[in-house]
Amino acid sequence: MKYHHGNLRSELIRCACTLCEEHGHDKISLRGIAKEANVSQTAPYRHFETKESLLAAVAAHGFVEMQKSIDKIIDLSKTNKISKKTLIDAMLAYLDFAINNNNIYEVMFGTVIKDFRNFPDLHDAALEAYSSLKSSIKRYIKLKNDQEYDEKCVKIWAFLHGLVGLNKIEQKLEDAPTTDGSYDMPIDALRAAKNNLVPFMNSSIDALIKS
Amino acid sequence: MKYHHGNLRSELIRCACTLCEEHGHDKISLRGIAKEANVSQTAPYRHFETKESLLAAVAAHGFVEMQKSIDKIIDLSKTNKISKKTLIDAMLAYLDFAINNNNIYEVMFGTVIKDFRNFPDLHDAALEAYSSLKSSIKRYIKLKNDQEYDEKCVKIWAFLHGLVGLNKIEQKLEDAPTTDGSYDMPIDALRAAKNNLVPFMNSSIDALIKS
DNA sequence: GAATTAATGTTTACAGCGTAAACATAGTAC
DNA sequence: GTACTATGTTTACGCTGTAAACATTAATTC
Repeated sequence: MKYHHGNLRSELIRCACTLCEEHGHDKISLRGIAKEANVSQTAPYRHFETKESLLAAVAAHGFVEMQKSIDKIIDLSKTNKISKKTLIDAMLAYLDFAINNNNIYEVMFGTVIKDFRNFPDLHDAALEAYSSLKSSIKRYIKLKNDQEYDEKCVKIWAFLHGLVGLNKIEQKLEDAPTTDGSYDMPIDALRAAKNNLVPFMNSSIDALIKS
Repeated sequence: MKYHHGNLRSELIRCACTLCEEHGHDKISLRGIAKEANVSQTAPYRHFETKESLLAAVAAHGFVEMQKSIDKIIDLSKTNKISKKTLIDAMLAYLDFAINNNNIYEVMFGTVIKDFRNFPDLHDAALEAYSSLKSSIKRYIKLKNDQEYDEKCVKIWAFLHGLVGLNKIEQKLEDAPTTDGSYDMPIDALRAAKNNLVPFMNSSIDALIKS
């Protein structure tokens, strides 16, 4: 094995992503990541100032990947109109990514990274994600001005982000019989929404855009 | 100072709440909490099996307090109809609590506590919070069946929870000039929503309930 | 091409963490 | 009063993030 790894930086990000998604950001250590990459426990410090900055790279990678999966639905290089189905599909792609990459989504949007300004790559990736959401709404419906688009964006983004959060909560309450023997109502409600996700999303997004 | 504290359990919860809200759950230690309560670093283990279970008590306390502040708006012991303004005020109370107790809200809804079933008090408090949201919607509008109420509940809860999440994101992007010198669009969008919160909420909640 | 320097790795060390185990003291039941 | 239980302290262990000193390889300068 050669002393110099060659591309340890990207290898560390890759290992961090894998371990993070598998165990959650709060259950992984720099030492564990280093071991996974077959380097000494302090080798990461030649590429990342702190654990936080490695996780920032994970988050940035997450934003890029999320963008990609949404871009498969809505070609961001174009500007033509999109159908309602396409818009909803894009929102579903957002949810899909968030749920299939739960622990990375947590790093992207959680409290791990306190200030994006310290990590320009991450900052830019996050901004791009927002602007693509906005442009997809622009291509779906004609509104008065930019502020109105921003308003709808915030509403829809909040809704999507909230659904992801509730999905996590569902896992915590999973199949828990309550003290009186009956089953959790919020669980049932959340499951009902998931089992009818497309109409659920259709009605919600439509309502929010027109609100 | 007497050897036996008398009510160390509740004192620990109190200290944990204070420290947690001040520094965030990931920046506080059991040892720090113990020191704040003027006991040895392992004293908490006579009352809490793990750090997680102390934080679960913090979360449960949070749910109860949140409920209280919403109950000030909607008297949960009653069942009469409530106005739209009252409903919106309750939603605003939710947001208020979440934002003024940001770090505790994080413990309530974040990934710290993995399974509520291990903490019956917390589990019950969370269920009660949901059922009070549901009953407040029931008192606002007449719908066909329970499932429909559940659907609206999930939509509104997701929206509220998402707004809280976006508020955290705003803090991370705070006043960050982008690489091209312009300012963040999502920041502006989020601030615009906050500066016009009542109409913003009015239109959104209404749209979701009727969706 | 050899010498110097910069980049990137390893080893060692330290303080703080969660928590287990052994021990000490105070309150309770008989 | 004596035994028992609840609740505290002390000590100890392995893991963590990370700083500092050292080693090796790659890049740059002459």
